Amino acid sequence: MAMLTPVSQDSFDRSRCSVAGTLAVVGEKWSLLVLREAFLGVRRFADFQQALGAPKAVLTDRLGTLVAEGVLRREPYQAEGARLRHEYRLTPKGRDLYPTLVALMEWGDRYLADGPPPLALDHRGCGAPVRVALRCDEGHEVAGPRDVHARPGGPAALPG
Amino acid sequence: MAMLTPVSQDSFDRSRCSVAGTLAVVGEKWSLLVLREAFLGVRRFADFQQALGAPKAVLTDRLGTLVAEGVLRREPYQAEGARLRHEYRLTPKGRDLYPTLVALMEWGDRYLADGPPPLALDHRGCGAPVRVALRCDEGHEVAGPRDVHARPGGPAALPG
DNA sequence: ATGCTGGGTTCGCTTGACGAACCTTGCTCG
DNA sequence: CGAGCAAGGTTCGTCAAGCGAACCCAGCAT
Repeated sequence: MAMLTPVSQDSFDRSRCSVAGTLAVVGEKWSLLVLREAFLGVRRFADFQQALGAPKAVLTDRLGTLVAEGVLRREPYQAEGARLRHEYRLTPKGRDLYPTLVALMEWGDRYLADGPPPLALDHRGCGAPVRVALRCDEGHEVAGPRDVHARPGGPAALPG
Repeated sequence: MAMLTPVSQDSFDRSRCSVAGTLAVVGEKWSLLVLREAFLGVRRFADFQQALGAPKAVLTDRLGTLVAEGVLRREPYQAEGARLRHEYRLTPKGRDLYPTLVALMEWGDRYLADGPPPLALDHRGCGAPVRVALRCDEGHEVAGPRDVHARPGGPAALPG
C-alpha cells in the first residue's frame, strides 16, 4: 500500500537533506528566475531587472547571494567607450542547475498552459524537443516515484 | 560567444513563463519540502509538522494551497477506534513534480555535501542509483544548456 | 468530567518584499 | 569646462509573509 518504503520517515536525517540545502541556496523568491534568465543569456544587472521586474534591492541581494554561493560569478567587462562594468555569468556549479530549471518548466508547460508553451527547447543540431528523464545507472527508464526505493545513508550501502 | 541564442531575450513573453508559473504553485517556502515528505510517504498533518519543523499556520496554508492547486488531495481516512481524519496524498499532477525534486536533491548532493548524501535513490528491483538526465526526443543525450536551443513560441514552429 | 490527541486558528513579533527616491562613477555632448 | 545621462547600486517607509507560542475544538478513552 505504501507508495514508498516509509523506512526513511524516521531514520533519514532531514537537517542535512539536499533538497533543503539546495533550496537554501536558490529557493528564495527570484533566485530561480534570475537563473532562468542567466540560462537565456542575460548577464547584466539592468537586463535582469528589466526582464524580471524585480525590485533593484532584491535583485542586488539575490545576485550577491548567488555569487557568494558560487552559482554565478561577477566579472568585469569592457564595453568600448564605456566605463568598466560587471556582468554575472553562470559557473559550472550554476550550469548544473539546468536540469532543475528544465524540470520546473516542463511541469509548468504541462499543467499551467493556457496555450502553447511560451518557450521550447530543442536539441542543437538535431532539433528534437529536449526533456528531463529519470534513469538508473543500468540504463533503465524510471517512470516515477513508485519505481524508486529511497534509502537513507550513503550512495551504496557496501556490505561488510 | 553567446552561450545561448539571445533571440529569446526580447521576443519571449516572460509573463507566461512556465518556470515562473510553477514557482507560483510550489515556490513558496516549505512547499517543495512538503512535497519531498509526501514522496517519502508522509501523509498526515502532524507527521509533516514533525518532519519539517514548520510553523503550524504556515503548514496549514501550504497544504491548503497545494490541495487547491491539485498537487495534493485531502482524503478522509479511518483509523480504528479513532475519529475520522484526513490525509494529504499526491495527485498525478503532484507526482509529476518528482523529477524536479530529484534534480534539486542531486544538485545538493553534488555541491553541498559534507559527507555522503543523506538519501539515496535506487531503481526498484535493479538497485542501481537513479539520476535525472536531459534527453531529446531522438534519444540523444543532452549534456547541458550549450546543447540546447531555446526558441520562443510553440513546441514546433510548423511552417505555413 | 477530565484529559489526551490530531488538526488546526489566533496573536504579536520579526523578517523579507516592494517601489520610489537618491547616490556615484565615468562617459559624451555642447 | 559643466550638464546630462546611464549602469549599478543603496536607502527608506510601507506592507505582506514567516515565525513560535498559546489557544481552541471535536471526539474517544477513563
